Amino acid sequence: MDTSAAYSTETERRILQAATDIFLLKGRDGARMQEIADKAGINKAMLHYYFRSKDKLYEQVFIVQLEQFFTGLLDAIPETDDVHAFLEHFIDSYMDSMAANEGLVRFIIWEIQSGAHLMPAFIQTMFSKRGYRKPLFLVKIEQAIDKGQMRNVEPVNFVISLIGLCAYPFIARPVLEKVLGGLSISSAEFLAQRKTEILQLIWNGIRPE
Amino acid sequence: MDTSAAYSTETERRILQAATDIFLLKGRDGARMQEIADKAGINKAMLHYYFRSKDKLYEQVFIVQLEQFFTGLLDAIPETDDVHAFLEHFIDSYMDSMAANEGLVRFIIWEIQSGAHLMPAFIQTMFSKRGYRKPLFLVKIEQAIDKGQMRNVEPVNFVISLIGLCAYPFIARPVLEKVLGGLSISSAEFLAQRKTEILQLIWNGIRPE
DNA sequence: TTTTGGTTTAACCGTATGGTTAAAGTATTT
DNA sequence: AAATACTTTAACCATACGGTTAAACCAAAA
Repeated sequence: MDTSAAYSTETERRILQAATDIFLLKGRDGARMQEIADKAGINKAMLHYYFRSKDKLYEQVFIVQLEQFFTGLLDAIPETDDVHAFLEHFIDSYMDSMAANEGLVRFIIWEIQSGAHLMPAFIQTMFSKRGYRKPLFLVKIEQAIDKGQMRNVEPVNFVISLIGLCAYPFIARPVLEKVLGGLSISSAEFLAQRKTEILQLIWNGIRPE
Repeated sequence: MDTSAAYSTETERRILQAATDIFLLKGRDGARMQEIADKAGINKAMLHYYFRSKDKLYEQVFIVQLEQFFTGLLDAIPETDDVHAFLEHFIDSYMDSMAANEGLVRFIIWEIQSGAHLMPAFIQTMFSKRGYRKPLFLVKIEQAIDKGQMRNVEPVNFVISLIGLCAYPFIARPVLEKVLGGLSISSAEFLAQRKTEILQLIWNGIRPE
C-alpha cells in the first residue's frame, strides 16, 4: 500500500512507508522502532526527529490507512435506486477491497480490539475533510422501505448485517483457511461464490411480504 | 471466568486464573509476567517453575479458554429437526454466550489476527477429547435442504453467514458503541432486537422458492 | 568564505522485561 | 531425627527497547 501522498521530504515518506508495512504486519506492540528504521534504511533517531514517538508514528499510519480505506468504501456506495443493483455493487466492491488489503483488515481489527481509541479522532478528521452528510446508506434503506421495495427491517441492524456478512470471512480468515483446509478466502472462486450467496440471502431475506 | 478445573496445586490454579485475567485483558504482548505474578499473589519465579515460559503459559490459557467456549457452543446446538426452532435456539445461545464473555471474544480475535497458530493444536485436543464426529451443523443443513425445508444454499457459506451475523456486532463492538453513541451491544434491548432481525433475515433468506 | 539552520549519524541512557539461580523453607519419607 | 525431594523467595542477569544527545554533515544564506 502506497502512503507517500502528501509527505514533504523523501525521508519522511520512507519512514511512513516502512512504518506502515511493519505496523500492518506486526501490530502496535509487535512492531519495533529499530525494525522500521532498518526497513526505511535510515537512522532510528530520524523516526523521533520526524514523528516524536512510537505512538505518534502509529497514529499517523493509522489515520492515513483508515482514511484511504473509508474513502474507497464511501466512493463505492453506488448512486442507483434499484435495490438489487445497489446491494450487488456494494457487496462486490466492499469484498474486493478487503480481499486486496489483507494487512489492513488485520490492522483495523487489532485496533478495534484494543478499544478503538483512535476512532473518534479519525471520524472527526473524516468529517472535517469531507463535510458531514447524513449516512447515505441509511437514507437509501429508509427510502426503499417507504417505496415498498424491501421489508420493514431496522435500518441500523440491516447495515450491521450486510457489513458482517461481507467482512466476517476476512476477519476469520486464518481460522477458516485452517479449518477448511486449502481454501483461500481471497481466491476468485471463493469470492465469487460468497458474493452470490450473500446477495441471495439478503435479497430473499428483505423481500417485502 | 473460572479456570480452576483440573489443576493440581493451589499455586498452579492461582497462576492460571491470574494469567487468564491478564491475558484476556491485555493480550499476549501487552501482558507482563510480573503483573500476572502480582495478581496471583505469588513470586514471579513460580510462573516459570510451573509453566516454563510466557509462551507456554499463554498456550495453556488459550487452550483452556477456547475449550470452554467451544464446548458451550457445541452443547448449544439443539437436537430439534424444526429448522426455525433450530436457528432460533442457536442464535439465542450463541449470542448470549458472546455477550457474557467480552474478554474472551477479544482474546480469540487477537489470536486469530495473529495467525491462529495455536488453532491446529487446539482442534486436535478437542477431537481427541470429544472424538471426531462429522460437523452436526452441516449435516442438519443438508438434511433440511433434502427435505425441501430450505433453499439450496451452499452449506459452508451458510454457516459462515450465520456465525458472521451473530459474531460481527461483538467483534466490532468498540467501534459500534462509539459510532452509535451510547448504545450497548450487550444490553438486553439491543440483543433481543438483533436476534430477531437475524432470525427474520435468515429465515426469509433461506425460504424455499 | 564564513555562518547559519536544518538533517543525519553513532554512541549512549534508563528502564522494563523474560528468565535464572542459589539459598531458604517445608513437607514427606526413612 | 536425619535425609530427601519438592516448593518458594529475593536477588540477580542479559538483553531489548524507546528515546536522547552531542557531534558531524551539508546546503543555502550572508
